[in-house]
Amino acid sequence: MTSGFTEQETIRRNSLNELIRLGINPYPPDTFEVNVKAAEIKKYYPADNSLYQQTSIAGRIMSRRIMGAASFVELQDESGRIQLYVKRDDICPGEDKTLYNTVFKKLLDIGDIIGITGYVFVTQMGEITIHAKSLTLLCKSLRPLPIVKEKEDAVFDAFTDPEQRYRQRYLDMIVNPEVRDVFIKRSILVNSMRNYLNAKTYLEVETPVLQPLYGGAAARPFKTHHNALDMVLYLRIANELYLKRLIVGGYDGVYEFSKDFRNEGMDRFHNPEFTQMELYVAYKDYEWMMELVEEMVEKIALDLHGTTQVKVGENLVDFKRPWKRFTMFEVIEHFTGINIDGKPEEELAGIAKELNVPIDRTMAKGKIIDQIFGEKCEPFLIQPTFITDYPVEMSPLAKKHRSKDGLVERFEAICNGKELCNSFSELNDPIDQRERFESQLELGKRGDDESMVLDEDFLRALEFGMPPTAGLGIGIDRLTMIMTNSQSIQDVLFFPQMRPEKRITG
RNA sequence: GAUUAGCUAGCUCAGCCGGUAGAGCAUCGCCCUUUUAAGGCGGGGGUCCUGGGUUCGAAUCCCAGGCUGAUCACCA
Repeated sequence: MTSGFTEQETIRRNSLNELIRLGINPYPPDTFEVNVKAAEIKKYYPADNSLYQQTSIAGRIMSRRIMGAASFVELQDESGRIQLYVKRDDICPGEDKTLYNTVFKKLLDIGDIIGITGYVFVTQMGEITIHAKSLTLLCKSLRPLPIVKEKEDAVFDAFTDPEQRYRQRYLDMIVNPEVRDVFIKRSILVNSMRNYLNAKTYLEVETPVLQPLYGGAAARPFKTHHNALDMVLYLRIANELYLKRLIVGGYDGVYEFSKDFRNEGMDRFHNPEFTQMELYVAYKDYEWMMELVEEMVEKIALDLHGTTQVKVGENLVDFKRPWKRFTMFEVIEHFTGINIDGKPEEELAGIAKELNVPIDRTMAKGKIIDQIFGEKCEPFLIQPTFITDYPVEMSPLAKKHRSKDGLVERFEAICNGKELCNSFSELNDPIDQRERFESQLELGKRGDDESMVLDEDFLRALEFGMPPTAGLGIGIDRLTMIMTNSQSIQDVLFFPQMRPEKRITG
């Protein structure tokens, strides 16, 4: 009673000691030779029941139905579940029935990891089952698992509390196997993207996470301190400025899967750390990059689903090329009926008010336009759509438009009402770039705490000359959410950020 | 940060107008050699999120705090 253990934990610890007393190591060091996974048996056995007559399989006990001298066990491995038939006189062929009567029936529990050998058969109820010939304990579990039961399609006592699911993701994965599928899909997605980029012979690189100046995006950073250097460092909000230095250095195509950190609010679309893939390709422009994005994302959808059509909430999103394209002004006119082209700041502020779009004094022209777009257009763009040609004020790293005054060569792809990627013809004019940084400083003075800081070394790099370059940033978490029909970013991150738990019992 | 909902057994939840805490699964004991939400009989298990307050008496009412979800604001 003074142990602090619950009743069930105490019983399991007592069982553990009893196993040791019987000479059974509850955490054996030996390898256990696994020659088949549950899903494979279920897939191939029905067609050929001469298969799997000498199986060796390992996994976690998920349920037991004990009927005296014979029992059924649900075993779960990486691939899924399969039923075991454990008969006393088969796993204990001699006089000594301890392994069945005591070890299996009394000392093993749901959650323990076992290995068995045996042969596959089909029960009278028609269930593919492994008839166990031997049973080995591979790991004793000391805490009771949440018990989820199913009958046909109904689920009973589902483990659904989001707090527990995210804090104890391992439990979530054990009892909600579809969670593992999401992360398998995420891995396929990342591989698909990487394979696509490697096939184009772009170089995967790594650049600093700890940066003395944060840049490449409009966001508030995390700040930290390096003791030996006694200096402030920031966790990167983007890797853009470093990747462009690599283009200056002579690589023609570089990309990085980049963990970025932004010190801002959290909700179902935002985690303080998130993953972006950034790509920079020399001698290309944003028009070219749009085609790359279409081709790459279409391929990812095909690699994941075998089709370009993906169910996202109530919608069926189709990534088949070509995607629709609108300019920023066109799409705003489409949704509001107002052509804002060429309108000065004061007039834009009036239009925003008319449209009930909230704005404040710190917002300059570019930000007001972005705000109108964000309120009146973006949420309604469900099918993948390119929005092009953004105001220069909100794109300090993008090249001025070749023919449209006051705009830059930039696009975003919007899908399911959210930004999927951001891209531009990169600004490589060092004099223009310096002016842009300076006007960002002005915005900062005006109160915009996300305005960019001036990076002298980046300017110095540009002054040596960067070839015309197309750049892209694509949110991996967001893309995974869409591709797996997940409602929350927490569902596509193994360990979403949480406040500390007050205490962990035991 | 604001609003709002929730927090009771290992899990999922009930608990009315304040009166000493309940169910199913899990667990423990017994029975059961093709079951499948296995079944039958019997038992044990609680910091009712935390701290205050009101009251003879609080899981329940009041106040403060914690954590989580949802919505909003900032952002990808």
